[in-house]
Amino acid sequence: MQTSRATKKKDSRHRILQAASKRLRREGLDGASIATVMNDAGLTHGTFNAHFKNKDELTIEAFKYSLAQSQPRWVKHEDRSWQQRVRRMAAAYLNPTHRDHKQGGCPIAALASEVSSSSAKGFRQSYSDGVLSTILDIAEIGDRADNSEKYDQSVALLALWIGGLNLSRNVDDNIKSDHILKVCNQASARLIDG
Amino acid sequence: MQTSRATKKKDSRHRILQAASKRLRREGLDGASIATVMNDAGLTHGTFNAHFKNKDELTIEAFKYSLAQSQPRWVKHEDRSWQQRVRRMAAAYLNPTHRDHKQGGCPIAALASEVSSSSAKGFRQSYSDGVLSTILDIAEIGDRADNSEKYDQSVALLALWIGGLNLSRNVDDNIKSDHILKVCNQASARLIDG
DNA sequence: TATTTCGTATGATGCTTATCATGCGAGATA
DNA sequence: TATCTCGCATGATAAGCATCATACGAAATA
Repeated sequence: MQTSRATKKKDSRHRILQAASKRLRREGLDGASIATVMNDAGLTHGTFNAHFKNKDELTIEAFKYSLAQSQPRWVKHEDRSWQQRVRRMAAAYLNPTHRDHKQGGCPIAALASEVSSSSAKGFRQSYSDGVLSTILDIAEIGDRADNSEKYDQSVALLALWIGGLNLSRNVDDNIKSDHILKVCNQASARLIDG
Repeated sequence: MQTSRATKKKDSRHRILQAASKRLRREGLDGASIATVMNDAGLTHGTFNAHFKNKDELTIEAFKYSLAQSQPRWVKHEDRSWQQRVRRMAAAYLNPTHRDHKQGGCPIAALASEVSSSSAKGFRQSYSDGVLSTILDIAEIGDRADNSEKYDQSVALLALWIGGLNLSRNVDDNIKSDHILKVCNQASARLIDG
C-alpha cells in the first residue's frame, strides 16, 4: 500500500487547493491570504512552503483546480442539437444559483477584471489558456479551424455570460439582478440561433 | 476672489481623485494604496485624512469620478437612429485602444469581478447605481418603463461589452484578443438589430 | 528496537498597509 | 505688522502579509 505519509501530504495539498480555490473565487486574488487558506484547510500558516513554492504557484494551481471542477458545466448533454446544448449551458450559467455561489462557480467570471493587473507570474498565461480552451469546449471543437462560425458564436456567448453574471452579482436589487440574468439568457438564444 | 488656500485644497483633492481613479482602474481595489495614490498626486501619505475620511470614501469617490469621466462615451452622437448610435458605442467600447488603456477606460468593466467581494462600505451600492444609470444612458431613456425593449437590449449589450472587453484584456495573444473584440462587435450588431 | 525521514507546528523576520498625533510655515485676518 | 488659521509634512503605531528557520513527533526503515 501507499505509505501513509505520502497519502497524508496529498490529502493536505488537496485540502489546501480546495480551500484556496474557494477563497480565490469568493474574495479575489488578494483576498485569499496564505494564513486564511491554510486555516481553512486545517493547517497552520508555516507549513505552506512545504506544499507550494510560493503564493503565485498556489494561485495558478488553485485557478486550474477550480476550472477543472467547473468543467462539468460545459459537458455535453443529451440534447439533439448543439443549439439546444448551448441554450442549456446558458441557462445553467446565467442562473441565480450560480450568481449566489461565487466561491463554487466559474473562475473565469470570478476573476475577469483582476487578471490583467495581477502580479502573480504565469497567472495571466494560465487564465488565458483557460479562456481559450473554454471557448473550444463551448463550441465542441478541437480547434478554431474546425468550425470558425461556432468558434465565433462561442466567443460572444462566453463574453455575454461572464459579463451578465458579473453585472447580476453587482446590482443591489434582487428583482433587477434576476432580470439581468433573464435578459442575457434571451440574448444568448438570439446569438445561438444566428 | 477665492482664497488661495481653499483653491489649493480643492486642487489637491482633484489631483488625488484623478490619481486614485487611474490606479483603481489599472490595479483594482487593493492596488490603489493610499501611499501610492498620494505620491501620484504629489503629496505625502499623512495628508490623506485631511481630504477623505478613510480609504472606503476615496474608493467610492474615485469610482464616481471615473464614471463621470467616461460618461462622454455614452453621449449621443449625431447619427440618425438609436441603432446607429449604439453601434458606434459598441465600436468605441470594444476597441483595442480602450482595451489597452484600462486606467482611463470604463470603471464598470475594470472592477466588474471585484465589487461583490469588496469590503468598502457603500461601494457596492455606488457601483450598482452606476450600472443601472449606464443602462439607461445606453437606452437613452429615463426609466425602464419608458421603453422596456430598449432597456433589455441595453442590459444585454452592456453585459456583452464588459465581458468582451475583459476577455480581450486577459487573452495572451494579440491576434486572438483583437478577434474577440471584432466578434463581440458583430454580436452587438445582431443584438441591436433584434 | 534503534535510527532516519519528513509532515507539521511554532515562532521570527521584514515588508506593506491604513490611520493618527504632532509640528511647521505660508496664507488669512485684524 | 502681529496674530491666527490650516494645508501639508514628518514620523509613529499597529495590524496584516509572505516567507523562512527551527523543532517536534510519528511514520518509515533497518
